[in-house]
Amino acid sequence: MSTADPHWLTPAERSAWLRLLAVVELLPGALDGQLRREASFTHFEYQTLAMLSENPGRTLQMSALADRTNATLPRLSHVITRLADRGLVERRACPEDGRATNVVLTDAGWDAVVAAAPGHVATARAVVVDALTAEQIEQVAEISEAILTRLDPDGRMTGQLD
Amino acid sequence: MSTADPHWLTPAERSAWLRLLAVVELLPGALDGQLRREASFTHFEYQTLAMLSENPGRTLQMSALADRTNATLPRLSHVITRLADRGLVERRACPEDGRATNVVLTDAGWDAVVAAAPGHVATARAVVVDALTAEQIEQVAEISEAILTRLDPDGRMTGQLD
DNA sequence: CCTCGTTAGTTGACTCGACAACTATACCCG
DNA sequence: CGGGTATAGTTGTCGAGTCAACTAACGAGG
Repeated sequence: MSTADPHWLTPAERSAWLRLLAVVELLPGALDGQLRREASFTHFEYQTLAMLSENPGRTLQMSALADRTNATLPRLSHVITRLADRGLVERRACPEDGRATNVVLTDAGWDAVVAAAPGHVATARAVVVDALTAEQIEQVAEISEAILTRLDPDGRMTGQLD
Repeated sequence: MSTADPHWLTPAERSAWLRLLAVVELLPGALDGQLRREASFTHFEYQTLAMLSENPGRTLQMSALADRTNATLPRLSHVITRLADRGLVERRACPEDGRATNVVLTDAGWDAVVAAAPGHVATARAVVVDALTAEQIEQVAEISEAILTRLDPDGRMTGQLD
């Protein structure tokens, strides 16, 4: 046949694939739900604040923050606008580069992350970490790494993961 | 301390968790992008049509279809409306239960899935399946299964996965 | 056989993310 | 040092998902 034969998934591959899709479909909702109920922000907002809180000076340039949160710049820009409206972060001009914007976590923002963190960690444990063996945790890291290499060949996101 | 000590993630757990979050964040976009470019529908629309196409009679009740696509009923209802507007599916009253709605894949819908399938499978391979060893595929299935048990304790979604 | 609670599905308002177009600064090169 | 290109970010519009409110039909109990 002229158009290449599409090399369908084997039953084992298909089963793994469908389950992975289910996880990818359901996990964000679960994380969002818990944080929304208990801390009134989305998982993405939490992750943004958390990455800032872990960085020296509680400051990060937009593009660096985008990398650490796996986000596009437009998306992050919108989110930062909302967080700034709520007084949790501030935009500052970057002294070294006039094009860049630095984002700083405010004291209120720090307090909000600190308050939300225990509940979030508990959810991460309840849904994923404590459901797996130590061996499986290691497998998750390796498998995710392999997939990320394909999803993000330039390794923009994966560089900072300690 | 009175509020339970939050039992932070170990470095290994944290690393695995962050990588998994990155996958969960990036994978949907990659799948959506490919299907949108090559077949002009979203991954969720594709999955909806695919599940219908694999069922005898190319028909499924709304709630059964929602389970198979890991979706809420409102979400599915909106999507079915759009797909019906494009002539890819039809809504039919269910004879046995007046409350229920059956969704039927039209011939045009069938043609659309058949046309989109090879490209989609190729993407699934490029991004996930071919990036992993057979052993890792098996691990994905087991790990996902364990997580789904926590995400969806009633097993609504996971029952139908062959 | 009528009422109450439950299940199935739809609809509308609101929020969030994607994409594209745009602005502004920095860097390179002749 | 003037012009062109690449980089950093912002903004507007539009499509898609969530939640809550609603309608309609089934089914169990008195």
